[in-house]
Amino acid sequence: MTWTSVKFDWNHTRAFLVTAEEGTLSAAAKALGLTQPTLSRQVAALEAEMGITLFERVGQRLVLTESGVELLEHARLMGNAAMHFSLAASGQSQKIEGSVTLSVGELDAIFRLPKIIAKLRQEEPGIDIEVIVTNEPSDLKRREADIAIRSFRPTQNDLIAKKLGEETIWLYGTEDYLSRLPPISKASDLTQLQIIGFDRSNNVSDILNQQGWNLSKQNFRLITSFQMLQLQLCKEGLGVIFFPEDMGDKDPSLVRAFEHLGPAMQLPIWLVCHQELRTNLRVRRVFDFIADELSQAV
Amino acid sequence: MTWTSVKFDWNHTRAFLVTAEEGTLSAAAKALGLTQPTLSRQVAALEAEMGITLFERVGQRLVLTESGVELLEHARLMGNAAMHFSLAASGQSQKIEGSVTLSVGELDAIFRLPKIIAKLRQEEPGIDIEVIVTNEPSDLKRREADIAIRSFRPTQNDLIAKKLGEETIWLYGTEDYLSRLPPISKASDLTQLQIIGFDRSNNVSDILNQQGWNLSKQNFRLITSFQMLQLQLCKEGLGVIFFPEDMGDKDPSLVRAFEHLGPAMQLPIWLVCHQELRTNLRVRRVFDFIADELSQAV
DNA sequence: TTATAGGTATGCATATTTGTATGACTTGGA
DNA sequence: TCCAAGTCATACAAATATGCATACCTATAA
Repeated sequence: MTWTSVKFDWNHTRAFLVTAEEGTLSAAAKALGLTQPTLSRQVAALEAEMGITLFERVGQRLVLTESGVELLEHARLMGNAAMHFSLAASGQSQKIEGSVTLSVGELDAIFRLPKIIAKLRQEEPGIDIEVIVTNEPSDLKRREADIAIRSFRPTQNDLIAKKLGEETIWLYGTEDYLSRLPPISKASDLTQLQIIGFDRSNNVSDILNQQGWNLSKQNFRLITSFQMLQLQLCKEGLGVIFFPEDMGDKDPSLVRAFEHLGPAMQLPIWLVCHQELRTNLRVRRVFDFIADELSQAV
Repeated sequence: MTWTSVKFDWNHTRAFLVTAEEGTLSAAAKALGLTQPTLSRQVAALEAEMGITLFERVGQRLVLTESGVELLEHARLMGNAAMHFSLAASGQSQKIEGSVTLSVGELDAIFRLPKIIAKLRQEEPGIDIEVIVTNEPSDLKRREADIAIRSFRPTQNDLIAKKLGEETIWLYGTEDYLSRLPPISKASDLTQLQIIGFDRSNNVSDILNQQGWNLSKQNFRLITSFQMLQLQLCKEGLGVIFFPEDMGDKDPSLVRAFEHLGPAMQLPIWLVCHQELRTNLRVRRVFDFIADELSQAV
């Protein structure tokens, strides 16, 4: 078997692929954890070796040549195969050392995760933890993250999910703000109440209205998806927020609003992982650790 | 876009692929033009990075583990894409410097090619020539060679073929050997003649018998596909050989046998190339050069 | 059993690649 | 128009990879 046609530096092809997809050498370098001069030289080396101009240099941009476009298709196939190689390898890894990526929402990141991570780092110093803080679901199958904490059951099949429990959500506000409201004896008397909203959809108000609450758009005059800002606006006395019980009860500046009306809702807590949970020691270790700690925290 | 899963050394995967396919580190190293310690370290580095044992070391052998087998599939895909990348690039190359591989038969290699290559090296010092000497057809599509000289029209489509002319094949022998034969006045009187055969098939004798010759197995008591040995055996007076006119007439120790019976056959000379002839400067240059020189030589 | 050929692993020297620092240039916003 | 930020290319120093040499081991043939 002749291997002549694979005797080039495959890492140069990788450089070409990521540079073409990211659009600049600087971005590609960052993406690969290398430096811009290295990427520049790798692409140039590939051009020299193949005798082809892959990019035209147009001002600050690199523009693919026709030849570049043609070769990019093959480089993509190579990258795709490389990804599958890497994912398959990760799935079989016997190494405890290495990186695990968590995807969590804002509130988990700030109120629940610090203690958990501190303890994990103590017990497993060889494991690097990367945390992606997002209120959007991360694509575990594409390995944007290994493990996610979510408040909804996962919809992607091939994921492994464990329900850890449920968190209770109350409305919280400052004593000052609540004392300035007119008397409220039942859930339908909430016209003067300001709830600091998450988005413009009516999801939350619809759910609560089905429970006998009487909320309208007028109750949601302040809207931000950034939950820490919600919290600060609440502390400024501008309204109440939906907040998990274990977090709200620990904050001395907050009190439950309308406690006699009961909690606003219950949300499940799911810990989700891709299939590597079955085969990758490290991911299994982190998953189990978080499951234990989080079950106790809520 | 996250590139996490392509951030490993692709060249280590290449090392794994070629080692797995070749069976030993030494063979893989040779195939890639590297050294055995380098291959050993690259495979070991991949194993360490991925946390997977890819090969069991069994005596002198490397035996793929189960994990290794699984990953090999992905490595193959990567290698396949790499090959296509390389071939596509080669097809677009604007470089005159570089390597061109020729596939030629024994006699061409020894009698026709040296002068042609010497002249080509003079005119194009940047072009490296690799010559594969084989009497079997090389697979140009798989890039075992770029250009082939053949005495039969190519059957693979997608190849470009140019007929350069025809060579005339005579029987040649030494004067001494021929003088010891009984008188032969026509082609059917050849029972005492020994022809040093190429193989055990009856192809050549069938063709000649159709022309009125009368050859049987007894005429082919010495058989070797190694044409230079045929030539030496002939010079030892053990028989006659089929030999191209331009080569035989130049050798003072040989004379045409039974010249009055005419040549044994005419064989076409084709110069064949894969599709890169259209796009790759270097291959086009070598092809044209050889076409010119060879047309004049026969 | 011995000799030979062929294979892998490892230490050290050398060659190559990568990172740091910097300059030239472009782009977008004030 | 000017300034700040971002981009690419290049020189030099540092880090890493590779080749050479060697030791050790295995398999095979005599």
